[in-house]
Amino acid sequence: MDTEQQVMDHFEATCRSHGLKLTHQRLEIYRALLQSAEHPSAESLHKQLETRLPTLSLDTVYRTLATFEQLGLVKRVETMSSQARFEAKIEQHHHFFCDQCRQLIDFTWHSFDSMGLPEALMGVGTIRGKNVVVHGVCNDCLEKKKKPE
Amino acid sequence: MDTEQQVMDHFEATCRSHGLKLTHQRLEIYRALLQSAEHPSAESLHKQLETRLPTLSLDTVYRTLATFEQLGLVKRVETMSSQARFEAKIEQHHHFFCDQCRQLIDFTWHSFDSMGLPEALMGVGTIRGKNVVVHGVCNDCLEKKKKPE
DNA sequence: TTGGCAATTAAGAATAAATATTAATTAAAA
DNA sequence: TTTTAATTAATATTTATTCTTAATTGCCAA
Ligand SMILES: [Mn+2]
Ligand SMILES: [Mn+2]
Ligand SMILES: [Zn+2]
Ligand SMILES: [Zn+2]
Repeated sequence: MDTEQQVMDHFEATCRSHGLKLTHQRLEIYRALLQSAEHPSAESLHKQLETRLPTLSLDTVYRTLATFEQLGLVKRVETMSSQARFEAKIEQHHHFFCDQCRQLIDFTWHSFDSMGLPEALMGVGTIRGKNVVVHGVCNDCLEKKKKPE
Repeated sequence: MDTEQQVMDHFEATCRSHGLKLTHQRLEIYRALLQSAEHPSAESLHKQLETRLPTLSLDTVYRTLATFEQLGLVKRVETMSSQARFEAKIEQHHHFFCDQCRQLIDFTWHSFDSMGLPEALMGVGTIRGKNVVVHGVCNDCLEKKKKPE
């Protein structure tokens, strides 16, 4: 359990160690995200911040979030691209998503399926389904990296 | 394990029972999705089908997939909206996603986290993370439905 | 403390996915 | 054959995201 100050120190240190300038925009965007529990979109962060930073551009929010993501300072809560993808396989199953080629590989996991949900979820609402998304780099992509061409 | 024929029969029965006409386009789109393991996008389905159905419009593919989704004939492989969302909470945790208000609620699930991955996944590639997405309708939305206004 | 300059940002244009609108055409089902 | 739902085509709109360019700014070194 880190204090607010420690988290900000770590933020600063991470930026510095990657040669990133500590701009007002970066600080405010990170702080806003830290204080939020609602997993905001770039748009909504921008909207929220524009009273404090009236000149902040939406592009900067997107760019900054992408930078932070690379540094591991923030996470993108998304399992895949923005393009919706479909399947006719309607039996319960899960997906491995290759971060590189965006390929989806099905897998089944019966011991997960039959597992009860954690108490943490009791009382959030009606549950309609649960799914696992495992992500990483698929074999095809690993091969390609080894011998390029 | 259903045979191809049984699956198509179920498709036909589902369409019929909802008063939907069994059009050439619907059949082809469903068949293409059935035979594909790559979780195609609407765009790529359209591209794939346009040799066989040169007049098929992209609009029809989108419309048809949406219809099929409502009937439970196909699934949209997506855990959330197409809008990316972010968080600064980088500790391992999972999400409850409200299908109605798109709210995300964090939860932790240590017994899942410490669980090994299923054998089905051995050999797919390098694994970088695993996450659960539980979806349903949150309490706020359930309340609103009870007493609208 | 003050330039100098690369990094960063702002502003707006561009792109891409998805959806909507309309009217004309096609084809499934009774 | 007739009715009616569905599809098409053409066009427009919306929304998310990225690109381009020029101006600005953080930071380092003099
Ligand atoms: Mn699948
Ligand atoms: Mn979260
Ligand atoms: Zn891959
Ligand atoms: Zn809700």
